Amino acid sequence: MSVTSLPVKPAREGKAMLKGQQTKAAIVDAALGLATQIGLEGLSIGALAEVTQMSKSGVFAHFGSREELQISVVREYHARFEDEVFYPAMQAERGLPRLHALFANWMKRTSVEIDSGCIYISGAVEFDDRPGPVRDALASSVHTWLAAMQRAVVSAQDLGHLDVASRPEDILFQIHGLILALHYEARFLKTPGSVERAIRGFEEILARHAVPATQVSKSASASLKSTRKGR
Amino acid sequence: MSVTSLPVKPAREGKAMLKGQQTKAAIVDAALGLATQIGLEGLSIGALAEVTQMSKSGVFAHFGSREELQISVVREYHARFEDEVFYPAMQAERGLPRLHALFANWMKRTSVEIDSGCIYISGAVEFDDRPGPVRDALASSVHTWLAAMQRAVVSAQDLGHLDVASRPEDILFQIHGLILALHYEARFLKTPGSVERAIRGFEEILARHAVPATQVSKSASASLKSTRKGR
DNA sequence: TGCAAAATAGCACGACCGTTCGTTTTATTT
DNA sequence: AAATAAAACGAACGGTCGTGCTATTTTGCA
Repeated sequence: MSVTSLPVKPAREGKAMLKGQQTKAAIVDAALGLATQIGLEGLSIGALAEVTQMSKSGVFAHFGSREELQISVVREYHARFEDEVFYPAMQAERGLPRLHALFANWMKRTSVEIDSGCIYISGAVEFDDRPGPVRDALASSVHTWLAAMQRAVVSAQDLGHLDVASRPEDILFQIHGLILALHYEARFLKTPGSVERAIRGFEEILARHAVPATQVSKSASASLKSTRKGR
Repeated sequence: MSVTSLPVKPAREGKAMLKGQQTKAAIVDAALGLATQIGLEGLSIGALAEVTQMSKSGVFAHFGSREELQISVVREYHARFEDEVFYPAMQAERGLPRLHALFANWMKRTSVEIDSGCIYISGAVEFDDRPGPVRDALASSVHTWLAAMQRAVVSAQDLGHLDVASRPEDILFQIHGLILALHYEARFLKTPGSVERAIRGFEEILARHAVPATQVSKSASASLKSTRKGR
Protein backbone atom coordinates (compact mmCIF):
# COMPACT_ATOMS: atom_id res chain seq x y z
CA MET A 1 0.00 0.00 0.00
CA SER A 2 1.77 3.15 -1.15
CA VAL A 3 1.54 6.43 0.67
CA THR A 4 -0.35 8.08 -2.14
CA SER A 5 -3.07 5.47 -1.93
CA LEU A 6 -3.95 6.39 1.63
CA PRO A 7 -7.48 7.69 1.79
CA VAL A 8 -7.53 11.40 2.50
CA LYS A 9 -8.59 12.12 6.05
CA PRO A 10 -12.00 13.66 5.71
CA ALA A 11 -11.48 17.12 7.15
CA ARG A 12 -14.53 18.82 8.67
CA GLU A 13 -16.57 20.22 5.80
CA GLY A 14 -13.69 19.51 3.45
CA LYS A 15 -14.45 18.29 -0.02
CA ALA A 16 -12.56 15.03 0.43
CA MET A 17 -15.44 13.14 1.97
CA LEU A 18 -16.57 9.67 1.19
CA LYS A 19 -19.91 9.68 -0.49
CA GLY A 20 -21.61 8.37 2.60
CA GLN A 21 -20.43 11.13 4.87
CA GLN A 22 -21.50 13.89 2.59
CA THR A 23 -25.00 12.58 2.15
CA LYS A 24 -25.10 12.07 5.89
CA ALA A 25 -24.12 15.69 6.31
CA ALA A 26 -26.88 16.65 3.89
CA ILE A 27 -29.38 14.60 5.86
CA VAL A 28 -28.35 16.19 9.14
CA ASP A 29 -28.63 19.58 7.54
CA ALA A 30 -32.17 18.85 6.40
CA ALA A 31 -32.97 17.31 9.76
CA LEU A 32 -31.79 20.43 11.53
CA GLY A 33 -34.12 22.49 9.40
CA LEU A 34 -37.02 20.21 10.23
CA ALA A 35 -36.19 19.98 13.92
CA THR A 36 -36.00 23.71 14.47
CA GLN A 37 -39.54 24.04 13.15
CA ILE A 38 -41.32 21.03 14.59
CA GLY A 39 -38.94 20.02 17.34
CA LEU A 40 -36.65 17.07 17.89
CA GLU A 41 -39.58 14.86 18.78
CA GLY A 42 -41.42 15.85 15.64
CA LEU A 43 -38.52 14.68 13.53
CA SER A 44 -39.65 11.66 11.56
CA ILE A 45 -37.48 9.55 9.32
CA GLY A 46 -40.24 9.36 6.76
CA ALA A 47 -40.52 13.11 6.43
CA LEU A 48 -36.77 13.38 6.32
CA ALA A 49 -36.65 10.85 3.50
CA GLU A 50 -39.12 12.89 1.50
CA VAL A 51 -37.16 16.10 1.93
CA THR A 52 -33.86 14.52 0.98
CA GLN A 53 -35.39 12.50 -1.86
CA MET A 54 -34.22 9.25 -0.37
CA SER A 55 -35.79 6.07 0.88
CA LYS A 56 -36.64 5.72 4.53
CA SER A 57 -34.20 2.86 4.95
CA GLY A 58 -31.51 4.81 3.17
CA VAL A 59 -31.82 7.62 5.65
CA PHE A 60 -32.13 5.28 8.57
CA ALA A 61 -28.94 3.38 7.71
CA HIS A 62 -26.81 6.43 8.37
CA PHE A 63 -27.80 6.60 12.00
CA GLY A 64 -28.97 3.19 13.13
CA SER A 65 -31.69 4.66 15.27
CA ARG A 66 -33.88 7.68 15.52
CA GLU A 67 -32.22 8.62 18.75
CA GLU A 68 -28.82 8.74 17.09
CA LEU A 69 -30.28 10.99 14.43
CA GLN A 70 -31.58 13.35 17.08
CA ILE A 71 -28.20 13.43 18.78
CA SER A 72 -26.53 14.24 15.48
CA VAL A 73 -28.91 17.14 15.04
CA VAL A 74 -28.14 18.46 18.52
CA ARG A 75 -24.42 18.26 17.81
CA GLU A 76 -24.79 20.09 14.54
CA TYR A 77 -26.86 22.77 16.19
CA HIS A 78 -24.24 23.16 18.88
CA ALA A 79 -21.47 23.55 16.30
CA ARG A 80 -23.37 26.22 14.42
CA PHE A 81 -24.27 28.03 17.60
CA GLU A 82 -20.61 28.20 18.53
CA ASP A 83 -19.58 29.39 15.09
CA GLU A 84 -22.23 32.04 14.99
CA VAL A 85 -22.48 33.28 18.55
CA PHE A 86 -19.44 32.30 20.56
CA TYR A 87 -16.34 32.51 18.36
CA PRO A 88 -17.11 35.84 16.68
CA ALA A 89 -17.42 37.44 20.11
CA MET A 90 -14.00 36.21 21.15
CA GLN A 91 -12.28 38.94 19.21
CA ALA A 92 -13.93 41.59 21.31
CA GLU A 93 -11.71 42.50 24.20
CA ARG A 94 -12.26 40.77 27.50
CA GLY A 95 -14.70 42.11 30.06
CA LEU A 96 -17.74 44.17 29.30
CA PRO A 97 -17.10 44.52 25.55
CA ARG A 98 -16.99 40.76 25.12
CA LEU A 99 -20.07 40.27 27.28
CA HIS A 100 -21.82 42.82 25.12
CA ALA A 101 -20.74 41.03 21.95
CA LEU A 102 -21.84 37.65 23.28
CA PHE A 103 -25.27 38.96 24.16
CA ALA A 104 -25.59 40.83 20.88
CA ASN A 105 -24.80 37.69 18.89
CA TRP A 106 -27.12 35.63 21.04
CA MET A 107 -29.89 38.15 20.50
CA LYS A 108 -29.29 38.26 16.78
CA ARG A 109 -29.58 34.52 16.56
CA THR A 110 -32.67 34.44 18.76
CA SER A 111 -34.24 37.09 16.55
CA VAL A 112 -33.75 34.85 13.54
CA GLU A 113 -35.13 31.94 15.52
CA ILE A 114 -38.35 33.82 16.10
CA ASP A 115 -39.21 32.48 12.67
CA SER A 116 -37.33 29.21 12.65
CA GLY A 117 -37.42 28.04 16.26
CA CYS A 118 -34.68 27.21 18.73
CA ILE A 119 -33.69 23.66 19.59
CA TYR A 120 -32.23 24.60 22.96
CA ILE A 121 -35.62 25.94 23.99
CA SER A 122 -37.96 23.45 22.35
CA GLY A 123 -35.66 20.59 23.27
CA ALA A 124 -35.67 21.63 26.90
CA VAL A 125 -39.44 21.35 26.97
CA GLU A 126 -39.53 18.07 25.08
CA PHE A 127 -36.89 16.34 27.15
CA ASP A 128 -37.20 17.96 30.55
CA ASP A 129 -38.36 14.76 32.15
CA ARG A 130 -37.31 12.23 29.58
CA PRO A 131 -33.89 10.92 30.56
CA GLY A 132 -31.59 9.48 27.93
CA PRO A 133 -28.74 10.32 25.60
CA VAL A 134 -30.66 12.96 23.69
CA ARG A 135 -31.43 14.87 26.83
CA ASP A 136 -27.84 14.52 27.93
CA ALA A 137 -26.48 15.88 24.67
CA LEU A 138 -28.91 18.77 24.83
CA ALA A 139 -28.21 19.65 28.44
CA SER A 140 -24.48 19.37 27.89
CA SER A 141 -24.57 21.79 24.97
CA VAL A 142 -26.67 24.31 26.84
CA HIS A 143 -24.46 24.00 29.88
CA THR A 144 -21.36 24.65 27.82
CA TRP A 145 -22.86 27.80 26.40
CA LEU A 146 -24.18 29.15 29.70
CA ALA A 147 -20.83 28.46 31.34
CA ALA A 148 -19.07 30.45 28.64
CA MET A 149 -21.49 33.28 29.15
CA GLN A 150 -20.92 33.21 32.89
CA ARG A 151 -17.16 33.33 32.43
CA ALA A 152 -17.66 36.53 30.50
CA VAL A 153 -19.63 37.99 33.41
CA VAL A 154 -16.93 37.03 35.88
CA SER A 155 -14.28 38.53 33.63
CA ALA A 156 -16.18 41.77 33.51
CA GLN A 157 -16.20 41.79 37.29
CA ASP A 158 -12.50 41.01 37.56
CA LEU A 159 -11.67 43.81 35.18
CA GLY A 160 -13.72 46.26 37.22
CA HIS A 161 -16.49 46.60 34.66
CA LEU A 162 -19.16 45.11 36.89
CA ASP A 163 -19.77 45.08 40.61
CA VAL A 164 -17.90 42.20 42.24
CA ALA A 165 -20.57 42.05 44.91
CA SER A 166 -23.09 40.78 42.38
CA ARG A 167 -23.57 37.05 41.95
CA PRO A 168 -22.54 36.02 38.43
CA GLU A 169 -25.15 33.26 38.41
CA ASP A 170 -27.84 35.83 39.17
CA ILE A 171 -26.77 38.04 36.29
CA LEU A 172 -26.66 35.07 33.96
CA PHE A 173 -30.06 33.92 35.15
CA GLN A 174 -31.60 37.27 34.35
CA ILE A 175 -29.96 37.49 30.94
CA HIS A 176 -31.16 34.00 30.17
CA GLY A 177 -34.62 35.08 31.19
CA LEU A 178 -34.55 37.92 28.69
CA ILE A 179 -33.72 35.52 25.86
CA LEU A 180 -36.44 33.10 26.91
CA ALA A 181 -39.01 35.86 27.26
CA LEU A 182 -38.05 37.20 23.86
CA HIS A 183 -38.51 33.79 22.28
CA TYR A 184 -41.80 33.24 24.06
CA GLU A 185 -43.41 36.59 23.47
CA ALA A 186 -42.16 37.13 19.94
CA ARG A 187 -42.54 33.62 18.56
CA PHE A 188 -45.62 32.41 20.37
CA LEU A 189 -47.56 35.49 21.39
CA LYS A 190 -46.25 37.58 18.49
CA THR A 191 -46.00 40.61 20.77
CA PRO A 192 -44.44 43.48 18.83
CA GLY A 193 -41.46 45.30 20.26
CA SER A 194 -40.07 42.29 22.09
CA VAL A 195 -36.60 42.64 20.64
CA GLU A 196 -36.25 46.19 21.86
CA ARG A 197 -37.56 45.18 25.25
CA ALA A 198 -34.91 42.50 25.55
CA ILE A 199 -32.19 44.96 24.59
CA ARG A 200 -33.40 47.49 27.14
CA GLY A 201 -33.59 44.75 29.73
CA PHE A 202 -29.97 43.85 29.14
CA GLU A 203 -28.85 47.42 29.52
CA GLU A 204 -30.83 47.72 32.73
CA ILE A 205 -29.21 44.62 34.15
CA LEU A 206 -25.76 45.98 33.36
CA ALA A 207 -26.65 49.34 34.88
CA ARG A 208 -27.91 47.74 38.04
CA HIS A 209 -24.74 45.70 38.50
CA ALA A 210 -22.37 48.46 37.47
CA VAL A 211 -19.44 49.22 39.74
CA PRO A 212 -20.75 51.19 42.72
CA ALA A 213 -20.15 54.92 42.95
CA THR A 214 -17.59 54.27 45.67
CA GLN A 215 -15.00 53.93 42.95
CA VAL A 216 -12.67 50.96 42.52
CA SER A 217 -12.02 50.83 46.26
CA LYS A 218 -11.58 47.10 46.64
CA SER A 219 -12.62 46.99 50.28
CA ALA A 220 -15.80 48.93 49.67
CA SER A 221 -17.35 46.37 47.38
CA ALA A 222 -15.85 43.38 49.16
CA SER A 223 -17.24 44.45 52.50
CA LEU A 224 -20.79 43.72 51.43
CA LYS A 225 -20.30 40.05 51.25
CA SER A 226 -17.58 37.65 50.31
CA THR A 227 -19.53 36.34 47.38
CA ARG A 228 -16.69 34.97 45.34
CA LYS A 229 -16.19 31.27 45.71
CA GLY A 230 -13.97 29.04 43.67
CA ARG A 231 -14.21 29.54 39.97
CA MET B 1 -92.92 20.59 30.80
CA SER B 2 -93.42 21.82 34.34
CA VAL B 3 -91.01 24.08 36.10
CA THR B 4 -89.99 21.40 38.55
CA SER B 5 -89.05 19.10 35.74
CA LEU B 6 -86.37 21.41 34.51
CA PRO B 7 -83.01 19.74 34.75
CA VAL B 8 -80.88 21.32 37.42
CA LYS B 9 -78.32 23.63 35.92
CA PRO B 10 -75.08 21.83 36.51
CA ALA B 11 -73.27 24.33 38.67
CA ARG B 12 -69.50 24.36 38.31
CA GLU B 13 -68.18 21.49 40.40
CA GLY B 14 -71.58 21.09 42.00
CA LYS B 15 -72.79 17.63 42.86
CA ALA B 16 -75.84 17.86 40.62
CA MET B 17 -74.07 16.60 37.54
CA LEU B 18 -75.27 14.07 35.08
CA LYS B 19 -73.16 10.98 35.08
CA GLY B 20 -71.64 11.95 31.77
CA GLN B 21 -70.39 15.28 32.93
CA GLN B 22 -68.71 13.97 36.00
CA THR B 23 -66.86 11.27 34.14
CA LYS B 24 -65.95 13.90 31.59
CA ALA B 25 -64.59 16.02 34.40
CA ALA B 26 -62.65 13.03 35.65
CA ILE B 27 -61.23 12.47 32.19
CA VAL B 28 -60.17 16.09 31.84
CA ASP B 29 -58.59 15.90 35.24
CA ALA B 30 -56.56 12.87 34.25
CA ALA B 31 -55.75 14.46 30.90
CA LEU B 32 -54.45 17.54 32.65
CA GLY B 33 -52.16 15.39 34.71
CA LEU B 34 -50.86 13.66 31.61
CA ALA B 35 -50.53 16.83 29.59
CA THR B 36 -48.49 18.67 32.19
CA GLN B 37 -45.94 15.89 32.11
CA ILE B 38 -45.73 14.96 28.45
CA GLY B 39 -47.30 18.00 26.85
CA LEU B 40 -50.53 18.61 24.99
CA GLU B 41 -49.15 16.94 21.90
CA GLY B 42 -48.14 13.88 23.85
CA LEU B 43 -51.69 13.44 25.06
CA SER B 44 -53.08 10.26 23.54
CA ILE B 45 -56.60 8.96 23.87
CA GLY B 46 -55.33 5.45 24.31
CA ALA B 47 -53.15 6.35 27.27
CA LEU B 48 -55.98 8.38 28.71
CA ALA B 49 -58.31 5.41 28.42
CA GLU B 50 -55.87 3.26 30.33
CA VAL B 51 -55.53 5.75 33.15
CA THR B 52 -59.27 6.25 33.50
CA GLN B 53 -60.02 2.55 33.07
CA MET B 54 -62.24 3.18 30.11
CA SER B 55 -62.34 2.18 26.49
CA LYS B 56 -60.76 4.42 23.91
CA SER B 57 -64.09 5.07 22.25
CA GLY B 58 -65.68 5.80 25.60
CA VAL B 59 -63.17 8.53 26.24
CA PHE B 60 -63.33 9.75 22.70
CA ALA B 61 -67.11 10.15 22.71
CA HIS B 62 -66.91 12.89 25.31
CA PHE B 63 -64.95 15.19 23.06
CA GLY B 64 -65.53 14.20 19.47
CA SER B 65 -61.95 14.93 18.54
CA ARG B 66 -58.52 15.01 20.02
CA GLU B 67 -58.33 18.72 19.42
CA GLU B 68 -61.44 19.31 21.50
CA LEU B 69 -59.87 17.28 24.28
CA GLN B 70 -56.78 19.44 24.17
CA ILE B 71 -58.87 22.58 24.30
CA SER B 72 -60.75 21.24 27.31
CA VAL B 73 -57.44 20.65 29.03
CA VAL B 74 -56.29 24.18 28.29
CA ARG B 75 -59.52 25.57 29.69
CA GLU B 76 -59.23 23.50 32.82
CA TYR B 77 -55.64 24.59 33.30
CA HIS B 78 -56.69 28.19 32.87
CA ALA B 79 -59.42 27.84 35.47
CA ARG B 80 -57.08 26.32 38.01
CA PHE B 81 -54.43 28.90 37.31
CA GLU B 82 -56.93 31.65 38.02
CA ASP B 83 -58.14 29.99 41.19
CA GLU B 84 -54.67 29.43 42.48
CA VAL B 85 -52.72 32.45 41.32
CA PHE B 86 -55.02 35.27 40.36
CA TYR B 87 -58.00 35.32 42.70
CA PRO B 88 -56.13 34.80 45.98
CA ALA B 89 -53.97 37.81 45.16
CA MET B 90 -57.01 40.02 44.67
CA GLN B 91 -57.48 40.43 48.39
CA ALA B 92 -54.13 42.07 48.72
CA GLU B 93 -54.51 45.81 48.46
CA ARG B 94 -54.00 47.44 45.11
CA GLY B 95 -50.58 48.53 43.95
CA LEU B 96 -47.31 47.03 45.03
CA PRO B 97 -48.77 44.63 47.61
CA ARG B 98 -51.00 43.05 45.01
CA LEU B 99 -48.19 42.86 42.49
CA HIS B 100 -46.10 41.16 45.12
CA ALA B 101 -48.88 38.71 45.86
CA LEU B 102 -49.42 37.93 42.19
CA PHE B 103 -45.76 37.21 41.65
CA ALA B 104 -45.50 35.19 44.84
CA ASN B 105 -48.42 33.00 43.81
CA TRP B 106 -47.04 32.66 40.30
CA MET B 107 -43.68 31.65 41.69
CA LYS B 108 -45.22 29.17 44.06
CA ARG B 109 -47.08 27.53 41.24
CA THR B 110 -44.04 27.52 38.98
CA SER B 111 -42.04 25.91 41.77
CA VAL B 112 -44.54 23.09 41.92
CA GLU B 113 -44.44 22.84 38.15
CA ILE B 114 -40.72 22.21 38.27
CA ASP B 115 -41.80 18.65 38.93
CA SER B 116 -45.05 18.49 37.03
CA GLY B 117 -44.54 20.78 34.05
CA CYS B 118 -46.35 23.87 32.85
CA ILE B 119 -48.78 23.82 29.95
CA TYR B 120 -48.39 27.50 29.21
CA ILE B 121 -44.70 26.95 28.61
CA SER B 122 -44.70 23.55 26.92
CA GLY B 123 -47.77 24.49 24.91
CA ALA B 124 -46.09 27.63 23.64
CA VAL B 125 -43.25 25.55 22.23
CA GLU B 126 -45.53 22.92 20.77
CA PHE B 127 -47.92 25.32 19.10
CA ASP B 128 -45.77 28.31 18.32
CA ASP B 129 -46.08 27.78 14.60
CA ARG B 130 -49.08 25.49 14.44
CA PRO B 131 -52.16 27.65 13.95
CA GLY B 132 -55.54 26.37 15.03
CA PRO B 133 -58.03 26.43 17.86
CA VAL B 134 -55.70 24.85 20.40
CA ARG B 135 -53.08 27.48 19.83
CA ASP B 136 -55.75 30.15 20.02
CA ALA B 137 -57.08 28.87 23.33
CA LEU B 138 -53.58 28.69 24.70
CA ALA B 139 -52.55 32.14 23.54
CA SER B 140 -55.79 33.64 24.77
CA SER B 141 -55.30 32.21 28.25
CA VAL B 142 -51.73 33.39 28.48
CA HIS B 143 -52.69 36.78 27.20
CA THR B 144 -55.40 37.11 29.81
CA TRP B 145 -52.97 36.33 32.58
CA LEU B 146 -50.21 38.60 31.33
CA ALA B 147 -52.70 41.42 30.90
CA ALA B 148 -53.85 41.01 34.48
CA MET B 149 -50.26 41.09 35.62
CA GLN B 150 -49.61 44.22 33.63
CA ARG B 151 -52.65 45.93 35.12
CA ALA B 152 -51.11 45.34 38.52
CA VAL B 153 -47.91 47.01 37.38
CA VAL B 154 -49.80 50.02 36.08
CA SER B 155 -51.77 50.25 39.30
CA ALA B 156 -48.56 50.27 41.28
CA GLN B 157 -47.39 53.15 39.15
CA ASP B 158 -50.61 55.07 39.51
CA LEU B 159 -50.49 54.69 43.27
CA GLY B 160 -46.95 56.01 43.36
CA HIS B 161 -45.37 52.66 44.23
CA LEU B 162 -43.41 52.42 41.03
CA ASP B 163 -41.78 54.92 38.72
CA VAL B 164 -44.30 56.18 36.17
CA ALA B 165 -41.47 56.72 33.71
CA SER B 166 -40.95 52.96 33.38
CA ARG B 167 -42.68 51.08 30.64
CA PRO B 168 -45.14 48.59 32.16
CA GLU B 169 -44.57 46.20 29.25
CA ASP B 170 -40.86 46.22 29.98
CA ILE B 171 -41.37 45.37 33.62
CA LEU B 172 -43.77 42.61 32.70
CA PHE B 173 -41.36 41.28 30.11
CA GLN B 174 -38.59 41.03 32.66
CA ILE B 175 -40.80 39.36 35.24
CA HIS B 176 -41.99 36.90 32.65
CA GLY B 177 -38.35 36.21 31.83
CA LEU B 178 -37.65 35.32 35.44
CA ILE B 179 -40.45 32.77 35.46
CA LEU B 180 -39.30 31.25 32.19
CA ALA B 181 -35.68 31.10 33.31
CA LEU B 182 -36.76 29.49 36.55
CA HIS B 183 -38.72 26.85 34.71
CA TYR B 184 -35.88 26.23 32.26
CA GLU B 185 -33.00 26.08 34.69
CA ALA B 186 -34.76 24.26 37.48
CA ARG B 187 -36.78 21.77 35.45
CA PHE B 188 -34.46 21.05 32.55
CA LEU B 189 -30.96 21.87 33.75
CA LYS B 190 -31.74 21.09 37.38
CA THR B 191 -29.63 24.04 38.48
CA PRO B 192 -29.89 24.41 42.26
CA GLY B 193 -30.82 27.75 43.75
CA SER B 194 -32.97 28.84 40.84
CA VAL B 195 -35.95 29.72 42.98
CA GLU B 196 -33.94 32.10 45.13
CA ARG B 197 -32.43 33.62 42.02
CA ALA B 198 -35.86 34.34 40.61
CA ILE B 199 -36.96 35.93 43.86
CA ARG B 200 -33.87 38.13 44.00
CA GLY B 201 -34.42 39.05 40.37
CA PHE B 202 -37.93 40.22 41.13
CA GLU B 203 -36.77 42.37 44.01
CA GLU B 204 -34.08 43.87 41.80
CA ILE B 205 -36.60 44.74 39.12
CA LEU B 206 -38.81 46.46 41.67
CA ALA B 207 -35.86 48.34 43.12
CA ARG B 208 -34.76 49.50 39.71
CA HIS B 209 -38.19 50.85 38.86
CA ALA B 210 -38.87 52.30 42.25
CA VAL B 211 -40.08 55.90 42.48
CA PRO B 212 -37.08 58.16 41.88
CA ALA B 213 -35.52 59.99 44.79
CA THR B 214 -37.04 63.22 43.49
CA GLN B 215 -40.12 62.41 45.52
CA VAL B 216 -43.64 62.28 44.17
CA SER B 217 -43.04 65.39 42.10
CA LYS B 218 -45.32 64.66 39.18
CA SER B 219 -43.49 66.90 36.73
CA ALA B 220 -40.11 65.40 37.53
CA SER B 221 -40.99 61.93 36.36
CA ALA B 222 -43.26 63.07 33.54
CA SER B 223 -40.56 65.27 32.03
CA LEU B 224 -38.47 62.27 31.00
CA LYS B 225 -40.89 61.12 28.42
CA SER B 226 -44.61 60.94 27.96
CA THR B 227 -44.63 57.18 28.06
CA ARG B 228 -48.22 56.65 29.05
CA LYS B 229 -50.49 55.82 26.18
CA GLY B 230 -54.08 54.61 26.35
CA ARG B 231 -54.73 51.82 28.78
C1' DT C 1 -91.18 -0.44 37.05
C1' DG C 2 -90.67 0.51 32.40
C1' DC C 3 -88.54 3.07 28.65
C1' DA C 4 -86.15 6.48 26.08
C1' DA C 5 -81.89 8.58 26.11
C1' DA C 6 -77.38 8.91 27.34
C1' DA C 7 -73.07 6.68 28.16
C1' DT C 8 -69.81 3.22 27.28
C1' DA C 9 -67.82 -0.80 24.98
C1' DG C 10 -66.16 -3.40 20.99
C1' DC C 11 -64.33 -3.67 16.64
C1' DA C 12 -62.30 -2.20 12.39
C1' DC C 13 -60.29 1.21 9.28
C1' DG C 14 -56.45 3.80 7.32
C1' DA C 15 -52.40 6.37 8.24
C1' DC C 16 -47.98 6.84 10.00
C1' DC C 17 -44.30 5.37 12.92
C1' DG C 18 -39.33 3.14 13.63
C1' DT C 19 -37.05 -0.79 12.37
C1' DT C 20 -35.44 -5.12 9.88
C1' DC C 21 -34.01 -7.71 5.94
C1' DG C 22 -32.57 -9.09 1.44
C1' DT C 23 -31.43 -7.13 -2.84
C1' DT C 24 -29.63 -3.91 -6.06
C1' DT C 25 -27.07 -0.06 -7.32
C1' DT C 26 -23.13 2.84 -6.87
C1' DA C 27 -18.21 3.87 -5.25
C1' DT C 28 -13.84 2.72 -4.27
C1' DT C 29 -9.83 -0.20 -4.40
C1' DT C 30 -6.90 -3.81 -6.35
C1' DA D 1 -11.48 -4.14 -15.90
C1' DA D 2 -12.44 -7.08 -12.16
C1' DA D 3 -13.20 -7.48 -7.31
C1' DT D 4 -14.79 -5.75 -3.17
C1' DA D 5 -16.94 -2.73 -0.06
C1' DA D 6 -20.22 0.91 0.83
C1' DA D 7 -24.56 2.95 0.10
C1' DA D 8 -29.26 3.15 -1.16
C1' DC D 9 -33.52 0.87 -2.15
C1' DG D 10 -38.14 -1.51 -1.56
C1' DA D 11 -41.11 -4.17 0.79
C1' DA D 12 -42.79 -5.76 4.97
C1' DC D 13 -43.58 -6.16 10.11
C1' DG D 14 -45.47 -4.93 14.50
C1' DG D 15 -47.08 -1.11 16.78
C1' DT D 16 -49.77 3.15 18.03
C1' DC D 17 -52.44 6.71 16.65
C1' DG D 18 -57.22 9.16 15.91
C1' DT D 19 -61.59 8.22 14.30
C1' DG D 20 -66.00 5.97 12.58
C1' DC D 21 -69.41 2.61 13.09
C1' DT D 22 -72.62 -0.54 15.65
C1' DA D 23 -73.99 -2.95 19.87
C1' DT D 24 -74.68 -3.07 24.68
C1' DT D 25 -75.04 -1.34 29.09
C1' DT D 26 -76.26 2.15 32.33
C1' DT D 27 -78.72 6.04 33.86
C1' DG D 28 -82.42 9.20 34.93
C1' DC D 29 -87.05 10.28 34.78
C1' DA D 30 -92.37 9.31 34.33
